[in-house]
Amino acid sequence: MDVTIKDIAEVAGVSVATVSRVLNNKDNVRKETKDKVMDIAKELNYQADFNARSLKTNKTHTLGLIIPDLTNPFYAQTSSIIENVVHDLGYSTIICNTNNQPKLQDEYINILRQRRVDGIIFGSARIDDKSITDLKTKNVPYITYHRCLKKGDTNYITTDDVKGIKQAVDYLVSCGHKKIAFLSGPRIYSTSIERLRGFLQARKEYNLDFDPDLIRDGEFVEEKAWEETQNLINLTDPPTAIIAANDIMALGALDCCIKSGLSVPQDISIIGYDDIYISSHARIQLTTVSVHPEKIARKTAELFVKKVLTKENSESVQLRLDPKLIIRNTTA
Amino acid sequence: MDVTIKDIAEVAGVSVATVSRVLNNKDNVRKETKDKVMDIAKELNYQADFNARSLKTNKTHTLGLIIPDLTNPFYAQTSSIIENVVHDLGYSTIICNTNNQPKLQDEYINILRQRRVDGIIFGSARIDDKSITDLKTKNVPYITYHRCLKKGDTNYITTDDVKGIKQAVDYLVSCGHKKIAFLSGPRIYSTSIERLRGFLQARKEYNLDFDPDLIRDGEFVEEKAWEETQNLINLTDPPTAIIAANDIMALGALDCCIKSGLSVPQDISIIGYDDIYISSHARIQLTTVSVHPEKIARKTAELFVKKVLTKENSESVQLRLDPKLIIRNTTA
DNA sequence: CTGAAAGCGCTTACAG
DNA sequence: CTGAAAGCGCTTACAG
Repeated sequence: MDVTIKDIAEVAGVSVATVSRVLNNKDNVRKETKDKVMDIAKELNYQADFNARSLKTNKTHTLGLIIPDLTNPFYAQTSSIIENVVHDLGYSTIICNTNNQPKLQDEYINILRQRRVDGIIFGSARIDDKSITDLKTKNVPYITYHRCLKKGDTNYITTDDVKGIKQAVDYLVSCGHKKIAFLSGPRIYSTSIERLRGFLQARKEYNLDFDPDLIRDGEFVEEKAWEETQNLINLTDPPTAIIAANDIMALGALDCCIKSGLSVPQDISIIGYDDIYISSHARIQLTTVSVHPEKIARKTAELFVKKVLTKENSESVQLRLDPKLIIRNTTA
Repeated sequence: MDVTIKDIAEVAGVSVATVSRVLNNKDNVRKETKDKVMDIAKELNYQADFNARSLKTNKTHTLGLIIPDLTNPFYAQTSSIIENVVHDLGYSTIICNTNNQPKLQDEYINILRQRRVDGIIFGSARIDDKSITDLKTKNVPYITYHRCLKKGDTNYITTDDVKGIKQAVDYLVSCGHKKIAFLSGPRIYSTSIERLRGFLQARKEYNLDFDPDLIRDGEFVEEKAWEETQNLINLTDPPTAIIAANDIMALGALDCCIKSGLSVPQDISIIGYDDIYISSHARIQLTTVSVHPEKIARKTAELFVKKVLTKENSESVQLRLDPKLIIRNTTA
């Protein structure tokens, strides 16, 4: 059906080897035959079969991108940037949406291996993710961004979350808050763990209220955060401020407070984390800690392709970027 | 490097043909040898090479998904659903983000053809999209969702946007509005054209203010909508309500009104279109016309794979779903 | 500068 | 029920 190099070779009266050479822009071919072949290829509207090529070259120029939830604006934004950047570098990306299910992640990893992708970018890494570390023995290059593995020699680009939460607490304390609640994420992600650690450290440092009821698991999910905020509000001695470990949860907390008749920030302060785009909207104006999604995505894509994927001397990349508190109008 | 069927054949003491048969679960093979081969495949941790397989079968079980902007929550949500649904049906999806650039779309179409995808799903179709209709002569199946081509025998799933805008105007008129502005999208998309047409029809029907200044091109972009809203507000005789042709622009309009000191809906009403998830947030509460993103995405994925991609008798699918006005708190 | 040949990892008639 | 062989569309030493 599709036209092949054999078709071109016939029309041009040369061998397929020669056609292949000009198509791959090798230098050892006469300009005259080169032009002829090129013209014919264009005329026949030839489209090389990348899969056939991969069979010989062992390179698919395809990357897997595994993320936990494309519906989360943070991952939508970073996925979008990663796709665009690696495209400019000559790679296609197969996107895989795990919906936060480890089983689905394993399934996707297998599929990506069967498709012989040149490497995998993970936004979905758990702290003890054996499926990912196993990749090392199987020789498939990978990098994790945002969420990362426990430690060691794997590639990652993430944010100094302890520092980020510290900034949030600093600010709330400077506003006079003493009873601060914390909405955490699942303890299986580095981001949740680090952010919680940052909170615990800061709480100790400032000698804030130690009430265990103030720390709640919002699971990084808007609805769950909503419920837990409800619980927080209903406490006999409720907090005056809530720090949510991501913006999605902060949005849930905000929604809950408003629907419960509270004014934000007059009655209660709310701080998020990530700085997704909607947080800056005039009707939201969420105070949050920015992890610079665009920068993190761009760096992940570029460094993975340019440093890790280079066959000869694959360098390791390990980066921990500085977060930045962005003060808007949900805090006082 | 990777283990192949040849490796398995050697260990099992059978031919590669037999190995291939059991791996593909053909029936004509003795249970005994079948079990042996399976055991060995598992033991060696065999992962079939999908690309090599495609070379023979002419099926890649890969789909291209071309969308205009993954950062737009509508496309993030629908892409996420499409990816998950086709995955369950045995397909991987290569995602392509055109950033609304026709040139990039053409580039992506070529790449997808070179990768021999089994079909392409377009969320980015322009009304006169020759690159897409050309696909018919090249025998690559496709479907467009949301935005669709001019008409004819191509596959699409979209919404009755004339009806949707009609509902919005009906409601505003019932609230007493007579001077209604309209923020349109680029006239190259069916969605923009239909929504504008719906507005013009309704305006005529109700004999509303015909001032041409009231219709402005927000380009489906939040920032552009922000500027045009500013222009609208500054009119000597400003509108009392704004209909935005998508939620993104409505969000921009809302942001602009608030920052300009107006109260919504007390001073001005705003209606969006699409019903992206953030529109329902307590701080947003955007009145909008829902196109049922989840339903449209699910149907697109299912019908494309089950109807269009079946080799024998590919059926055409053409669907125009009914929209629904969702009244929240940006209108009065 | 060019061609014949081998081979990448599979599948599938054909023959037995 | 199984194997030998051809072939999918390419690339790349090897030889000239």
